[in-house]
Amino acid sequence: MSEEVGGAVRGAGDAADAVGAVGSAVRGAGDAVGGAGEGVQWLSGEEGRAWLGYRRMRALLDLQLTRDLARDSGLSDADYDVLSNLSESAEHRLRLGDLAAHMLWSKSRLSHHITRMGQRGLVARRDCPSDGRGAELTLTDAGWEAIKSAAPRHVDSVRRHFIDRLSAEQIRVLGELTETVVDHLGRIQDG
Amino acid sequence: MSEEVGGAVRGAGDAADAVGAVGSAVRGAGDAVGGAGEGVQWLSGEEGRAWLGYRRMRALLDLQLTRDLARDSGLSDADYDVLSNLSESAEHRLRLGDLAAHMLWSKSRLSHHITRMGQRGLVARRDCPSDGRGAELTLTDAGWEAIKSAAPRHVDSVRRHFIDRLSAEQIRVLGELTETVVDHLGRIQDG
DNA sequence: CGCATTTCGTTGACATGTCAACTAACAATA
DNA sequence: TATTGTTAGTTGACATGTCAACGAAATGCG
Repeated sequence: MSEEVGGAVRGAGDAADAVGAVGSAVRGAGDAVGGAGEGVQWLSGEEGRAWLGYRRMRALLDLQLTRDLARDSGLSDADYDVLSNLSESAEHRLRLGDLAAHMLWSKSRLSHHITRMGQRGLVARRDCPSDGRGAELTLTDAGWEAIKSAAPRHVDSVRRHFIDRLSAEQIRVLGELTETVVDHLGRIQDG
Repeated sequence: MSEEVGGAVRGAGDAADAVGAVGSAVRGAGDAVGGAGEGVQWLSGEEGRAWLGYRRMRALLDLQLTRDLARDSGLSDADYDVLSNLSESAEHRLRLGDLAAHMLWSKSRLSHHITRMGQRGLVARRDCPSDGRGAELTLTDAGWEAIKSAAPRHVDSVRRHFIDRLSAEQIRVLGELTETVVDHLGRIQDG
């Protein structure tokens, strides 16, 4: 018997195969693993299916949406998120720190990224009136046109490849489930 | 009324606010957007909740699991996936192209990455016996020890932050739902 | 006020991923 | 076999993200 971690290979041709092994080594062969693997609660069949499915969906969906967005609008995901958040903010302007926190980006990442977006004319930095250290990011006219044109196509893409594939019940459960996990992870950051 | 894309801001303090606006500009204010936005089917309340929730969970979960994995095992997600797939393959060896395709990575990315992992002694390249152009990747002893020790801790982390937060029903629906989307996206690649 | 501490954002060095050009070997065919 | 096209993988240039060090301004407190 060949050694393996998280083997638990199920019959060929079943759903697990279609899902593939991205993010594997989480479904265990019980006590097949010696040493450090003792007493580990590997994922069960349904759990493994959900976890691997999530991982694979995530990878495939990312590739597809990124491809669509670049082709349709010439924007990266990161570009889109920055423009989208700016477009939804009051007066199309945001403090850098607030934007970074909201997007879960480091300040450094945001700073580098908006430098590049600034060179393309999509956004502009401004000194912050209320805080001498700070800076605000604003949407340029070109940035506004870009997000206004990109958003409908992006929603189409999200619908075609994701939302419209799901039943109302699946969407309801997904919303409920993600909220639960987001709440949990949010508490970790704080506490 | 200030211009915005995908506004549809709902009452402050409700679930949408907790989720935040990562990946926004998908819930529309109907005909509030002029020009290119006409006739777009923006996401409904439940749809927006699911989509934004998915986006935010994805971001937070990624941060947490990456942090845990680095702290507990000194590996990146990419390292873990490579080692995991190798450990599950017959004789701990895989053709580079096969591995890249399975992980949905470019060959280039894999080539660069295993060069770095090779320098750390986790994997080794070999000439492929059956194809003179090809190469195989193999797990070194150190790589085997690394994944054997990392896997249980990683499963713990996945359980703590994700799987164990969900009900059996939520897990069932998630597995079903991701399989649907994966099937759809798989057909796109081929067709 | 004067001084230490914290916060805001930038910067440069480095790690990682992408893209296109490239070499070598296989495959198909005349 | 010689030619042509295809496939496997590598490489270097460049784009992007991370990390720690930094300067400047705000804040806290004697």
